[in-house]
Parts: sequence; C-alpha cells; structure tokens
Amino acid sequence: MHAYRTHTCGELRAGDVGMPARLSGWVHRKRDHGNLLFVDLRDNYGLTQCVIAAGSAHFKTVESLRLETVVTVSGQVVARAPSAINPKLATGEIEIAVDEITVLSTAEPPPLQVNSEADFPEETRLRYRFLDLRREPLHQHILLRSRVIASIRRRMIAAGFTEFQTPILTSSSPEGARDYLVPSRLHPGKFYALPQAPQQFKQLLMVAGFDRYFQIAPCFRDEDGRADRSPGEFYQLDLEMSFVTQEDVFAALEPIMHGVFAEFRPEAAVTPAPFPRIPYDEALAKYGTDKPDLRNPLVIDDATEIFRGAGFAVFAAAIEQGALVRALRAPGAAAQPRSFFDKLNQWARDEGAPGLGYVTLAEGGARGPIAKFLDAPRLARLRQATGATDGDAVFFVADKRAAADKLAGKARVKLGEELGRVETNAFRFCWITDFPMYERDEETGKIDFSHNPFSMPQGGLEALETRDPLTIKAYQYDIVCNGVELSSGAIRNHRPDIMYKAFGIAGYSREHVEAHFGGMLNAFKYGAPPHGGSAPGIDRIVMLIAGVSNIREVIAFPMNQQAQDLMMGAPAPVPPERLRELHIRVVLPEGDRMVDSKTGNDRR
RNA sequence: GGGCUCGUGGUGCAGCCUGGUUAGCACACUGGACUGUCAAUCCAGAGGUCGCGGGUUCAAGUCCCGUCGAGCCCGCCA
Repeated sequence: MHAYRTHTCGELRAGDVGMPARLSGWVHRKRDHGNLLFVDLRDNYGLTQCVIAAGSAHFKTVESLRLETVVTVSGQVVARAPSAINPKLATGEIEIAVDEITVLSTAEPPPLQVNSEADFPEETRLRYRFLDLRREPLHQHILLRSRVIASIRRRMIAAGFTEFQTPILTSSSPEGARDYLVPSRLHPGKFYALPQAPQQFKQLLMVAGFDRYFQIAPCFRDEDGRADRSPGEFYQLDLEMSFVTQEDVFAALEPIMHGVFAEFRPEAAVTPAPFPRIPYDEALAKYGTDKPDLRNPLVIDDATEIFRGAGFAVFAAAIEQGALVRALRAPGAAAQPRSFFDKLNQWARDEGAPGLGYVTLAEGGARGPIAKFLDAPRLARLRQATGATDGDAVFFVADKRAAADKLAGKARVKLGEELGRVETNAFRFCWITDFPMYERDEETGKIDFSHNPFSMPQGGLEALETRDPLTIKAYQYDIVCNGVELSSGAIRNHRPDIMYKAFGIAGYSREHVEAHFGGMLNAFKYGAPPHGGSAPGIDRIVMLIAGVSNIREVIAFPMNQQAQDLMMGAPAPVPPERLRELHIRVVLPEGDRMVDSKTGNDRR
C-alpha cells in the first residue's frame, strides 16, 4: 500500500465499499460524540468522513487532533446507513472506518478558519495566504484560473499561434506607466526595467518572421492598485499577427474570447462573433464612456438643439457657452414616485453636478419641473430623438462635452440599475475602435499620443502631413466586456518614416525616438511585415468568469493596495553590502520613520 | 498626493449618536458530558494596551485634535 494514499478525499463511492483504503489530508472538521468520533478529511479533491469508535487504540489520538492537522488514515471503506448518507458530499454514501492514523504535521490554531465561510480581514487573509488558499472559494478560483489559462493556450495553439517567452530584465518600454527598475551590478548607474508588456519583443518576433505570436505574459507596472487592478504585476494574453488588418485581429480573437467564456459559464449568454464594433466617438456619445456595459440597454441621445433657444434659461445659457445637452430615456420611469427623481437628483449633486433635469411623458404631453419649457414641436423632437413614449421619463445633463458625457454615462449606469434593466448572467462584448491618435494635454496644451505611440495612424503618412493631428484616428482598439476594459490593441506602425513623423508631431525628435526605441526602429529598417495584435488581461477575464469584483480573489499571491506582500514581507530593506555592490545609496524622504504596522507605534 | 469608510479578545460583530457598575454575543481555543453526526449538541473556563498619542471631564471604548494602519475611490494606469 502506498505510504500516503490509495485514493484522494474526493474519490471513494458506494462501489468501493469493502475495499481497504488509505487517505491523507487535513482535518477539516471534527464531530466528537464521546465514544464515537467523526473526522472530515480534506484534500484538493474533496472531503471524506472518517469514523472511529471508543474501543480503538487510536481513539485518544484522533480526539486530540487540532483542526488543520495533516494526517494519514487507513481503514475499510464502509457503507453508511441510508439515514446517515450525506447528499451534499460526493463521497457522502461511504465513510472510512479508521484502523490506523499517523500524524504527518501538527497545526497551531489557525488565525483564520479554513472550514468557515466567515469574512476575515484582508490583511490576515494576505498574511496567511496559504490558509486562505485552503478555503473553498479562493481554492476554486485559483483552480479555475489554471483551467481558463489552459483553455486559452489550447485555443491559441489550435488557431495557429506559437507561444514564446520574452525577457523579464529589459529596458524601459513605450507604455505610459512607471517602470519597475532593477539596478545593474556590472554597469554602475544603469538599470534594467521590468517589462510593462512584451510590446517591442512581440513586434520584433513579427519582424523575425514568426507570423503569429502569443504568450501568457507577466506585465509589471509601478502604479497604484484598484479593486480590478493589482499593483505591481498582472498577466496578459499577449498576441500579435503579421500581414493582418484590424478585422483579421478581431476575427482571430473573437472565437477565443467567446469560446472561453462559453466554456466556463455555459449557463450565461455570451455575445457571439462578430462582436459589435463601436467607434470611440460614438461610444462616448451613446454610452458616455469608452468602456460601455452593453448589458445595460439604455442609450444617451443628444438634445442640444431641442433646448437651444427654449425658455429654460439654465440650459440655454450653457448651450450658448458651448455646452451640450445629453438626454437619457428611462423606459417606464414616469410611474416612479417623486422620491425616485429626488433621489437621482441628489445622486447627481453628489457627483458634483448642479442636478439632473427630467421630464415624464404621459398622455402625449410632458410633466416635471422643466416640462413647461418644451413646447409641442420641441417635445415631438425629443420623443423622436430618444424614442421615448408615454410612460417614459427622460433625464438631461448639460455641460461641456467631456463632462456631459461623463455624467450622462454615470447616470446611464445608475438608471439602468435603479430600473432593473441591466441584463444578468450575460457577457456582452464589444470592440471600441478608431481611438484618436493624439490628444491635447489639458495642463500644458501640448499635443501628445493618446494611446500607444506605435499604433498606425489611419491615413498613414499623408494624414500626418496634411491633417489636424487632433482629428487623426489610429488603428487602435479596445475589447470591452460588461463594462470592463479587457485589453487594448492596435495595428502597429511598421514604417520608420511614419514613425519619425508621428513622434515629431508629439514633439519628440528623431534622436529621442532612436535613443528610446532604437532596437525596434532599427529592425523596421530591414523589412518589417505589417502587423498588429492585442493583449486581453488574464486576471480580469478570470474575474469576470468567476463573478468576483476584486482581482485579489483570482490571484494566488497578490500584493495589497500599498504594493506590499504581507506574507513574504516584500518590499524589504537589504544589507548595505548588497547596495554597495549595486552602486546604490538610499536617500530616504524627509521625516520618514519606521512604524510598526501591527501596533501603530513609532519605532524610530 | 487627495477624498470617503473602517480599526473593540485569535476571528466576525454589538456597544459610540445620548460619557457613568465586572465591555456583550457568536465562531475558534482549553476542560468536562455524550455511540450516528455531517455548521453535531450540552455544560464550564480561559482569553481584551477598545490601533497609537494627546486633550476635554469627577469619569472616555464612547466627545475633540493629531497620528498610524486597512479597504474603496480620485489622481495615476496608452
């Protein structure tokens, strides 16, 4: 018999009754009846009830076992009496009659209870991550993550992609985030950067003629965390293809995304390919965001002209100042009580807006505080513009374009939820296309890239030479699911001449481009295929599939929001000799001090 | 860097608004009882710098100020 186990804790069934068996695992729970003792033994695969009676030589041992002790039990598989069958357990028809028990590893009382569904503080969960990972929800999420990645990998290979590895120690890349830096021992004063994404390497692999690249790629960005953004590192399904148009990239990725979501959430509705394509400008106008949640059926319409010259002084004045009026049809909301509208108005004020105008439609007319400013022709145009009919309400936001879009977008989300119109158990994908190539920095007034500077401008060199840069679109696209930005991607600029020009418009000299992106630029001078790709975030995909709202629920060993690993104690100081070796001298900020994070006491 | 919320035995919460006996409940822990439970049950016990510092007060877990920590958000993240 094997030293540790003949079966796993999730394996034995009624058909195994009468067999000898040996199981190893953790003591999940005990039920002590004095002369009869039940132990639920747990491993990765499940739970098996083990039973021992007072006559046994091992009874005292088992009775004294603490929860989470690791043991090996041997005995006979026995059938449970019909009344004692536990239908909640896969192994519920049997139990192990324990003859022998060996303690493999004792356990102190754990700081978080593995067998409990109780909430524990995030700090404790992170510090004792190995215990939290034993618990059912997190354990299952991590297994799900593995299966999702395996499925993605299988689908990518089946679609003709080749998997690569690219360097972790590299130089700074063109993404806009802060780099993690690694000092060089051999080159004093110089630093490696951890890749924010393998962007340049995958493009170089295209130049090298590999045609279709993918990687489950670690990406490192030194930016602050959010519930859906792990500080430090995250994973992307990074892919790149040669000799492709934007539509080719979409056609490659759509079946993979659809397939993975449909595979792991078979009960949910998943957008079939082709996913809707929504130009960036249209997304802002209709949804007030570049990452619309299409489970919400509400759309924003423009009502600027309807209010221009109307008697409502607040809007009319704003329109004269260049503001837009956005209208949001709320189907069936006319029946809502006054408090509903007051509550939304208060919500808008909390969002920093003056308020939220509205009318309700009934019997061919309109009611509400500003209804009197809309005469019959204007009302008819409003009904036409929004599709609103009797029984509906229409909400209004008036502000400069960006602010109006933003508030209308938030109101769309809020109203969709309040009215219960948001689809559940569905994954609604779309592509957001035609992102602007450039934008004007609000503070400096300077023109800069609005996204990846390596994207191909639509219209190519001619557009760069002849058009107002702010009107030029890029072959740049995002994939969005349920309001979550899963990835961005682009058809790349593979032409050095267009690249120099594109960077020139953003104020970067030829020398700057060569100094920073010389490796890739040089490669493009030796025959580069047109290419493009995308990089959906793995962690967010798993989050969506698992139905959780915090990214740490799908990462085995995440850092906290302050980018600390509480279990491993990272980041940590290093001995002076290590710093000397790296030619580093630490200059702490003024007034910095050591504080004991547990007690809050200064330790100066 | 900023905003909001939170911080009470190992853990989850109550107590705070309205200051006043030994800070209460549940889970875990320790001991005892119990031969069919499966969140076993019952009895008993131990366990608390109320994050930290200062202030107001006869009296502070409770009120005030500061500070530290955590989460969420803004900034940031193409």
